[in-house]
Amino acid sequence: MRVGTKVKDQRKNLAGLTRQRRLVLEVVRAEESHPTAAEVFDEARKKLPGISFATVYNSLRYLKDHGLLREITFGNGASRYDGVTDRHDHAICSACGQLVDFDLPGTVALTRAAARAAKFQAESVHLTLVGLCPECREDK
Amino acid sequence: MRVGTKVKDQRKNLAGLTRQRRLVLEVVRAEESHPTAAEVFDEARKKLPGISFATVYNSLRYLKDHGLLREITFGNGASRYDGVTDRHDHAICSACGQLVDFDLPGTVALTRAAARAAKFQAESVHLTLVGLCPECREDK
DNA sequence: TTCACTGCAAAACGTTTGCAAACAG
DNA sequence: CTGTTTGCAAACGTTTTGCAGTGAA
Repeated sequence: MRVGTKVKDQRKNLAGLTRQRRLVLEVVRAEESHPTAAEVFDEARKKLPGISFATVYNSLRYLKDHGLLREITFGNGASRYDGVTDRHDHAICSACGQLVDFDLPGTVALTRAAARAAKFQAESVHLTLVGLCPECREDK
Repeated sequence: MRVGTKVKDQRKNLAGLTRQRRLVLEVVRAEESHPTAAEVFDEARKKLPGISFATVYNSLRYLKDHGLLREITFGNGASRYDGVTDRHDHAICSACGQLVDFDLPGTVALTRAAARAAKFQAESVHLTLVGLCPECREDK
């Protein structure tokens, strides 16, 4: 992670954690699955009925920009949000759509190899596995 | 098709590959960059002015479903299409948005490692590198 | 004739934005 | 007071769908 002088001081920005933003963050962290914005909205409404869709989206963007959560995009469906911000990878079940986190060792070497192959200066690598989750595998 | 009494010198439709679908496929294959659906539409219109947006989308879906091209989704922007259907990876420039293909050796082992870590039965792995392309790297 | 495909428009979907009111510093 | 954030609705960009008409077999 690069921290330069042009980057705003994060502590100062953390002071901008309003009630709505804190709630959105709590909801994402509490959900075991990776909720979509709509699911976050539904859940947040239970605790703060007045919250609007726009505020949920704005909060998600704010939290993402400040590194407090991650946005996961796969396919053209709705983005999902992940309260775990450490580097990790995702697996998506092609049968039920379930999305799980997993950790793959050796990603530093992988990133370097990918950067060399692409002739890019690497910033990050995103690895997604598509397959059958354990439950759907049994159903077959 | 509404306009024009057209001559019937069309080649036979090979296995559902209609004129429009063939054109869409040609356009995707001819573009060096990975075009979005809108770009495919613009290009296709030059050769077949009557073609509609819906037909371009339907054709892209058909071609994708039949393995003749690949859809690349990253972030919430428009999907891009790739005429190369062999397994390969993608790199995206965080500065200019350019998308390039690259080949990473050892993806079979990588897939197996990822499947083991995720406890999934693997179908495919998608690896995307985000970084700076050679041109943008120099501009800095 | 039959049936899949096309073109058009409108709907659907996820997300962002304009704006006035409410709020925090 | 000044700047930020909220809630609402409306706009936006992308993709899909309903339907009537067309064309190929």
